[in-house]
Amino acid sequence: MARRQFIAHKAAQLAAVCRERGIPLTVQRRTVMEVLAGRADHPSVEQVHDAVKERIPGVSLTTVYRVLEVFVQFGLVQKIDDPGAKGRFDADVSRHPHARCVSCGRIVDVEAAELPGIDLPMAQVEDFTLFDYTINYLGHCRRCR
Amino acid sequence: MARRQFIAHKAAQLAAVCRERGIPLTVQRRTVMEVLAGRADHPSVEQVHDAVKERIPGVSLTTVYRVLEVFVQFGLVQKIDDPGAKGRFDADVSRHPHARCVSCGRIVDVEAAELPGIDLPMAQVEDFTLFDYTINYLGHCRRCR
DNA sequence: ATAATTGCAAATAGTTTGCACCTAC
DNA sequence: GTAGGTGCAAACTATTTGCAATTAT
Repeated sequence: MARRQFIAHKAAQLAAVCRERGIPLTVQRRTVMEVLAGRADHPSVEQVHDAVKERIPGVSLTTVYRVLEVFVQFGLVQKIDDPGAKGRFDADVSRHPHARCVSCGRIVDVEAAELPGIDLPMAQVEDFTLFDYTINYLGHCRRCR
Repeated sequence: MARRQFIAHKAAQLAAVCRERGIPLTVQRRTVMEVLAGRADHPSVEQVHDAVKERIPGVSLTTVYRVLEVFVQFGLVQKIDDPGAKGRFDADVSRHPHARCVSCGRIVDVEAAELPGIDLPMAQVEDFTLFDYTINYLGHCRRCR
């Protein structure tokens, strides 16, 4: 899906969720969603905040934290794995692998099409009921190579 | 491998690495390794610290942080993926999937034997040179179900 | 002997919370 | 009008750093 379309799609999804749940669709929520859907680099809260500030000069970092938390709760956004301390977010909630540069921490999507065999069987784990999985590739990006 | 054996194996590995690199094999390092190798629950730094304190009453949390960092650098231990803020550690550095309870955060190993098709192909990602991957299953553990 | 590690205290980074004011519905 | 959201400042949690004292080799 093209970026423009994806942004529109997520904006519509957000509007629908707000209507359904009866919660307000604020400028902050709309803008955070548009910013996050508009980029493929899985930004941290601070990076989202920086980008949102360009459109809403007074937004607080706190609000961005809260908005992203709500988005994750409603399944609109996923918080991705990162052994570093920072939370990183992805507006694409489909099951797809990520590749992380172990040197600079950059994270990019891996197209599922590039990965035959991506449909892992659900593992058997004693005492756990599993419903999903994530795959993370590790490597070095061009700049860090 | 049985737990006792695994602990001995990691202790020996640590001793070898210290000899090779010419760095001191301190009580703290030995104890942290024995504690971490002795448990399968992928503890946080604080949990390791608590356990180490029982054997070395005065250890500082700082030291545990530093020891674990050195272990990761030398490939003796891996820091595992966790979208939460805390660092979690695993003395088993072999490539094996983890299962995480999304409710309480408990993390357990998934036996590779239980998972046909675990050998994922290395993905093609533009501009990235990949050398490894991680797999994380998500679910609910018995207590949280 | 000496180079490295440790423990303490203080600093920093990331995130969360309480509360008064504001806004979408 | 009202429930819920937002911004600010302060609190908290996880982690890191500077430095003097200690320890492994």
